[in-house]
Amino acid sequence: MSGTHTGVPSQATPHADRITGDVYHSAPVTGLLRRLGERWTPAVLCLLARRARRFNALHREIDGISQRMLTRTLRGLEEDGLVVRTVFPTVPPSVEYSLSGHGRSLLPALSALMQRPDARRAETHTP
Amino acid sequence: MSGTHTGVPSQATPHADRITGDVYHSAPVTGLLRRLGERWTPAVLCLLARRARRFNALHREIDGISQRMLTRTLRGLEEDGLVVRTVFPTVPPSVEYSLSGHGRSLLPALSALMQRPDARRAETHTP
DNA sequence: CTGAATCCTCTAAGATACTG
DNA sequence: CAGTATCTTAGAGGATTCAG
Repeated sequence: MSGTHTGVPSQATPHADRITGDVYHSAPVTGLLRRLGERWTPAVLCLLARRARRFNALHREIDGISQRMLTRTLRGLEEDGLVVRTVFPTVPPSVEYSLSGHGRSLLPALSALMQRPDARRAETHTP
Repeated sequence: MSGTHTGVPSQATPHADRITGDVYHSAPVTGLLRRLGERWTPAVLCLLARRARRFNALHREIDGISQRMLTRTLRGLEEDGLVVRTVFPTVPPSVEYSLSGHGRSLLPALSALMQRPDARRAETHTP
């Protein structure tokens, strides 16, 4: 693996071997994963995956979350286009949150990552 | 889209609507997502998905990562059983990192989440 | 070559309290 | 009901140096 290096890092592959920090810094790939990695995001998405809910319903059903963090989580998901916020001009006001089409499209992958294979043990190295 | 299946498909957990903070605090579900949400984890996994690599190879190919963060990221992935660390007792020592079976099993879901639908626009919610 | 050890910064997250 | 406004804390992330 030595001499064939032409000195040009040009990627022939669509998903180049070389991953620049820039790509991972600004690309939505990192953004979305970071969002999903936030403390309360999985809980909110799991609940909204079943049915749309109002703010207080989420607050009641997610044990331990503060109003502040629920708001921030929902705002973040809304910014990413995963959740839709619908305001009903009633008195008192009620706001309903639901998954967007995009959010819903992420559910299969998301639930796949939520399986718990308990595969903590290191496997034997297979060369 | 496979599945006319609305609502949440999976979640092997039998219990339903109520999600306790305890579950999401200690369960591997949150742990894994948090791991994937870390800054450099996607980059490392993407590279290791192609082939096993040595420490310095990763350090060179992931632009902007520091040695400290590469070490921490790899240690974390190792703890979660997603990455296998193999030490070759050479001089100087060389260490090879590769995806474990568990780590490899996560790739489809992971790449699904890495698609960028550019669906930032809030869809017209029709109340 | 592959890390570990320090030190520092920035922000996600938590705890209250207040409001249209 | 559905938030916002502050304040504080814990830890992720970064820069640099040292070591087996």
